[in-house]
Amino acid sequence: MQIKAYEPSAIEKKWQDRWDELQCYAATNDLDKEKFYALIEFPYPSGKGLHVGHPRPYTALDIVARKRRLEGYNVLFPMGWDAFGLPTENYAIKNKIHPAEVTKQNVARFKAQLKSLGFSFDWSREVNTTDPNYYKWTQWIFLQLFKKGLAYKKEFPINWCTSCKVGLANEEVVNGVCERCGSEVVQKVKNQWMLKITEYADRLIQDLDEVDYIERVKIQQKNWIGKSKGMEVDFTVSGTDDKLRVYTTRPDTLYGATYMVMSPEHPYIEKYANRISNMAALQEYKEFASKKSEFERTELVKEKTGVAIEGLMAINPVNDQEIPIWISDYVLMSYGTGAIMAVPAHDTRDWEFAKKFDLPIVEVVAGGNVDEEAFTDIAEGIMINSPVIDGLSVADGKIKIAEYLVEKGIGESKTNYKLRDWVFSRQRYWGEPIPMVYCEKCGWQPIDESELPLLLPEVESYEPSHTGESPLAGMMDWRRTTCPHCGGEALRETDTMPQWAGSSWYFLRYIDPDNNDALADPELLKYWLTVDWYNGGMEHTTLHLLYSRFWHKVLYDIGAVPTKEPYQKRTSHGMIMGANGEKMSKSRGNVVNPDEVIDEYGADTLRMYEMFIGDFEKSVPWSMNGVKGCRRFLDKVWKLQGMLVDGDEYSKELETIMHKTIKKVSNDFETLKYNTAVAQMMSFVNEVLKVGKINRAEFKTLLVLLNPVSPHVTEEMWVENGYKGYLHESQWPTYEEAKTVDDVIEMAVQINGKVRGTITIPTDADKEVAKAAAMAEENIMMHLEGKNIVKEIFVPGRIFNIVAK
RNA sequence: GCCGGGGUGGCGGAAUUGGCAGACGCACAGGACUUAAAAUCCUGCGAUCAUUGCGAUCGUACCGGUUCGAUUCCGGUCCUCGGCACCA
Repeated sequence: MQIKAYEPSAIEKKWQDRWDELQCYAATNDLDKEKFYALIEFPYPSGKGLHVGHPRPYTALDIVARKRRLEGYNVLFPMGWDAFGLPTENYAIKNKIHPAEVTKQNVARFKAQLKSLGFSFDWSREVNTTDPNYYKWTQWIFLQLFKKGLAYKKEFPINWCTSCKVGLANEEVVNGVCERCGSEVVQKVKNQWMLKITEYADRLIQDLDEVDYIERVKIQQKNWIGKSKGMEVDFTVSGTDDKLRVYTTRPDTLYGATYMVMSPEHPYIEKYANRISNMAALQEYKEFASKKSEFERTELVKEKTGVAIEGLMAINPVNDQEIPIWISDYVLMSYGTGAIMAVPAHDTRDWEFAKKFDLPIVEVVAGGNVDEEAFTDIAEGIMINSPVIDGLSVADGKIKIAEYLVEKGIGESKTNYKLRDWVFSRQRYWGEPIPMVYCEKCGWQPIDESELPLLLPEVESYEPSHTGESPLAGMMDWRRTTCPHCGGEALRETDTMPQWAGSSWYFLRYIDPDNNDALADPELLKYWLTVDWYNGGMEHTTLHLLYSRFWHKVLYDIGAVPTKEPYQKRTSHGMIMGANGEKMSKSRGNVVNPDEVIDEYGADTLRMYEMFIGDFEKSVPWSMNGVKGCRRFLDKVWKLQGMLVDGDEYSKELETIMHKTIKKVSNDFETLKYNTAVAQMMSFVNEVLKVGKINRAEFKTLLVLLNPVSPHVTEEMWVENGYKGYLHESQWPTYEEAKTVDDVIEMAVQINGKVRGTITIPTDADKEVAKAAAMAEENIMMHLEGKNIVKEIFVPGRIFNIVAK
């Protein structure tokens, strides 16, 4: 039979338009149907357009979404734009175009590119974080946070570029210098909005037990939150009734504390200024420490610095020994109490410090050599030189000393977290205005919810002012308002929200994107939540995931959403690298634009290659030759139309591999093994080519299995070959386990663990059958010659091993 | 330094309740078709030895162990990628 050539350009656009017309991928609010919510991270619409890394996760979840629809689910698979952000703002500054205009252009480009890839997004639910109807609700959530006491103002250092005279995001600080101009970046203190994410630290850890995230994501979240259990212990400041409180996770080593260290910013330095005889030296050190940038601090990790406080001593509460107090920047004011007891024998940092400044080292856990290095092994050591707990293991010592300290009133249990509150202010234009007003009389007041959205005003210049204020600060007309509380004169907040804000709740808005009265309709939230499957980059597993889980929990607490957690399942994809194995970037000249690939090979081929390229969770280098291979496969499938024969049931020759293929593809699509699913379909087609024909039932099943990966070409062949209706309206095929097993297998026969031949036997053959077949093999007999069979191991369907001497 | 992932042909990668290592694809080589090339089709393709045919030895980062049998399990070492990094 003659068939026309496979030309993607002739069919892909046609089907994309047809699907649009039919609205066949729009989720319905049919609340009786079983739902499935698939989510991918919405992109930041940069000016560069899509690169081939974007379609990888999109195709993966598009596959799942398409499969679920064929399985009868009501599927929500939406798309939108995380469009606030710095690159757009910088582009706007440079080219004097309104960032909203830049955003519009970029979105149009991204959307056209995504459409050309044939993703089954429900475009009717598209959201854009910069749309006032969207950020109205971002601002609303902020107001709820404020009302719950979770938003507060605090003096906080920001990164300040000394040359550009602007505040920088952490991402803009590269190796301690400004990413744009290369000048020095210093810390500058500003009054900022903070969100109390720390209040949710425990729940953010605990509720991880209820969700199905890949393990490394859970671990990273836990590490980021950094929960640690220990004790706070009071040391007395010599000659006063005052206590110097420290936090420690090793109360068992209390007898080994030979000095103390306070952070240079510790308030006691000011408090006891009159008793301290070397204030000048301390001040000098404090200045030295504050000048260090984050970068220098980490670079100088090896070399400890510090100054002893003269005139101030502390008393160890368990042995009444008087010990010196030092200041050093290795103790942070922002963690624990800002002061530590130093146990050089059993803490590496304290040990280094003690060695450098010649401070005493007292061993209290036997088992190491504390002259050589700190002994920090908590599993092995035995307590010594510690009257209350001598002879105990470290674990028991900890328990006993804790009881002792509590009883004596000198210590109490305490849990600390590495997690800090979320700095929520940005001194930038292109972000959501923070809906707060400052009144001299009433302090910070939230604006009335009826005034939302608080629109971002037009400004003449988007450049930050040189004082580090946002461009909004100069807009006095906009700033001047009345106090929502007393009605008097007041000024608006001029900082804007960070990019994380809009992306912390966007998955809720997809559920009901046009709602004017609420984030989303409660009924619909109840139906669609939680997100069944969320895939995104590893780079977002700490901040974005944590922030959005935090907001979701707050919304849950105020009854705005029905679930404790936003996402049931979280998976992550690996990056696509350049052909040279390096990260794709303009400067390296190894960027691949998906448009080119589509032009030359078609979207179906690109999608398939993105899946076949390798392990979905790992980074992989791009290869144009690999793309070619996938195109060859689609050509082969296309040619199968020429060997199509009638048949309503699977043929004898292909039945087993057909069932095997359905099983493997079905399972692999669910478990991130898209590469082996494609490989299995390739194997199937290879088998068909060997057989030389394929019947209509088999071809139909192949088209459905392949459809999620390459939707256009399969839909085309479906219709062209007269199958009923559209492929996207059909059903996912089923398989029978019994039919996935071959009747006859090749079994390896080993002698002493080495394969010496194979036998062809029925799959369910027993040992006797196998032995008879094995003994008929020449090579087997040869190897057994002159030997006695000691043992025969027969594993049905797997192996036959003869042990002979 | 700590936490986590990984190390398999020339390349991307398959294979896990321990059972024929290298599926599938790429690259490469030979052949067919062609005036020729591309495309397509067929054959080969871990290494070494043997080669007329059967075959033999080695081989999943390295060393050792358990087992009839180890890419898979256990102990140790090295390398690599990602995250965190003076968090007491």
